[in-house]
Amino acid sequence: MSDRCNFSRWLALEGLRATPVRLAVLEILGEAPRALRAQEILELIRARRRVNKVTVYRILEDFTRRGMVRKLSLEGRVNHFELACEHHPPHPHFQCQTCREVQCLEPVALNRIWTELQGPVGNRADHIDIKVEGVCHKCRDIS
Amino acid sequence: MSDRCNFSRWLALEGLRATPVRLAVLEILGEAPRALRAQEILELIRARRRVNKVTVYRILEDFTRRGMVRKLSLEGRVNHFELACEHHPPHPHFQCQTCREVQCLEPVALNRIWTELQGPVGNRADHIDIKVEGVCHKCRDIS
DNA sequence: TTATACTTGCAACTCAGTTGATTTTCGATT
DNA sequence: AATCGAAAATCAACTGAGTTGCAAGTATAA
Repeated sequence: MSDRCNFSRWLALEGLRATPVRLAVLEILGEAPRALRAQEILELIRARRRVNKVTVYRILEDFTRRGMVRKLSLEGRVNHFELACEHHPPHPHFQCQTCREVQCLEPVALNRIWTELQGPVGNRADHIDIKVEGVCHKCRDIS
Repeated sequence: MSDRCNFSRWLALEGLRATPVRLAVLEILGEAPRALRAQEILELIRARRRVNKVTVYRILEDFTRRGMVRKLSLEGRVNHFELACEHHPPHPHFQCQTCREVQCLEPVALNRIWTELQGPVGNRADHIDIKVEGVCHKCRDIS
């Protein structure tokens, strides 16, 4: 999605060592055309090198806490992850009910509805997740 | 949230028997001021009667499939549920990052951004979930 | 009453994610 | 180059929400 990022530099800026697993996570997320499940990330790293799942989970958790990665709670028990670099701003997601795949949609302007979405006075809204559910064009073609 | 529903009649319309557990699930969701986790629903039913968790999970799953209840994937591995009766139309939710509690927000008009949210031509969007994350007024008062 | 389908319960399971303790690796210092 | 300490990765065992298969109970119709 964005090869324009210098991942080693990004890690250095965060005060993190550019270890092979951290770089692999960032590269895989950077190349992915859609949000990936932790399981998928793990398998893609394993195609290159031996790695323990705990390591990947801990890295993803750390990146999420630092805001380098966004964790999406799209369905049930599986989290999806995507890069949160400057080239990949927040945007809505589409999830197909049939194949469960996740597409990234274009960012939308929420200015108009933003104040409505704050809720009761005193709430502080930090960010908004929009998820669209339906059936994707691929699955519609088949049936 | 809506005591105006006649739950027995609703179940009859769905061709379901008005069993004590089914009624309890509907009543609890009907009285809740916010979306509840399956665990919470289970505990609230157990305050009245002995019940197995599998029964509650199956009922929630069945109600969700029938569109009587909405299942919300707000975070990680826990699902939240809310009544999907005529008095409780779809609406955005606010989740506090501190206390993790879920508030229901007022429905918003999405007409203007609806077409943008469909995604690639051929996708069929069925419904939209909007989740706002931040810190609620209660938690802000404390800190 | 009996046959039937529907509903609930129980025990065991699944599986994504987590925990804690141990080992390895890396970069700095001697 | 050897050593030391912190950061990073590993391993095994665990957690817990949700699921499965099957047995037992209960309502409805014939």
